[in-house]
Amino acid sequence: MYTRTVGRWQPNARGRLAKAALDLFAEHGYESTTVAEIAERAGLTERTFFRYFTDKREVLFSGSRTLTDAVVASVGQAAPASPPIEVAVEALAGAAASFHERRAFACQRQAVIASSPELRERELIKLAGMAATLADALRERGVAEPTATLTAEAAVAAFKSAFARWTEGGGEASLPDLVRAAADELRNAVAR
Amino acid sequence: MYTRTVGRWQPNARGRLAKAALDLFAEHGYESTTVAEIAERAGLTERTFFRYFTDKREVLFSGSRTLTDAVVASVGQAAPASPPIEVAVEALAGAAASFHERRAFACQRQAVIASSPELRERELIKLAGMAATLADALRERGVAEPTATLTAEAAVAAFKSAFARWTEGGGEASLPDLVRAAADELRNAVAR
DNA sequence: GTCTATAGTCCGATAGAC
DNA sequence: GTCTATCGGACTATAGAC
Repeated sequence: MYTRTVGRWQPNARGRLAKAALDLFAEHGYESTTVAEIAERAGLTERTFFRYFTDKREVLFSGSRTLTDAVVASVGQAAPASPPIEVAVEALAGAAASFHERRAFACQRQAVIASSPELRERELIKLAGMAATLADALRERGVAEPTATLTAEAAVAAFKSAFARWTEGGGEASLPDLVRAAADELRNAVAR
Repeated sequence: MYTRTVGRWQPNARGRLAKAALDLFAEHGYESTTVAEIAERAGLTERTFFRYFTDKREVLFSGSRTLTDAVVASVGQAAPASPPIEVAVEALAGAAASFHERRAFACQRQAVIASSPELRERELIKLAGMAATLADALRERGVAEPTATLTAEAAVAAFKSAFARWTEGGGEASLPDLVRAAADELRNAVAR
């Protein structure tokens, strides 16, 4: 199936696979959708799917790298005197701003993830990876262990809580504000 | 293959499978061990393995249910006036005491889990499940959302940090003490 | 692009305990 | 007879090897 475009193939194979996958997962469920079906809808073969994504789950998590990169960049730019927890929370809140224009997509994706334990596992390891990378960035700033790891985990926990409220609610509050509010609630929760 | 024991089969098929699996994973690695090999070492068949464990990863996580049950029981017995974070941390510290006599096993198991991303995913979802159950128990005590969830997440984060130190170190400090120390460090880390 | 191993499911058979 | 734990074989999809 060729087109009148520049190349021999339709452009953006990766994006087409990701969109086909999300739509099919939403329509028929994650488990009952095969990789062959995803590839077919994207006009590609099963083999090509596995060239872009290491496994079936990964097709929903391409963006997690971008988010983590934004967080690390933000930590690098923070004022040297800022306390680690503020640096971490502001980095996540800043990165969270990009979700604003993709709210419908984010909600659909989250509903799919919530429907499958396998996808929940993958989501958790992506968030754990983000926390580990954030902890690395804090150590770069001279924060010692175990403070760096605990600070990063706390900030990511606040992000998770905020994200859940943002997708469940009507979207009145912005995600960055919800992240900051969740961080305050976490602080109160652990305070003596 | 019959024995002179009471029944037709060797007893404790589940435990035999779990032990065979851990040993084989430690010897040859998780990925290059097949379910057929595990079953064979336990004197059973592949089919029987899947009667006890829903998938290959699950064979390492039978104990997580027991741990979660102990945590919930401890929350139920806590003094009504105790602040939620203390209830949660003490529940985890109390449950952590049972690890003392199984330190060698816990370390071997943890080394295997650390060696495989698939197993790391499963570990994370088990811990997330424990956090969710702990949050339920806190809500039973009248703790409102999002405090219940954030408190539970914070306590489990402290547990994770403490457990890492306990397995890495020589075991001088007890796990319950490390959990309490990690909780204090977390409190300091998020304080203004 | 083809081939293959493994995970995981389904249905049924079997052999003892009660 | 019923119940329970095991085994056997056929089957699909994922995922990696060639």
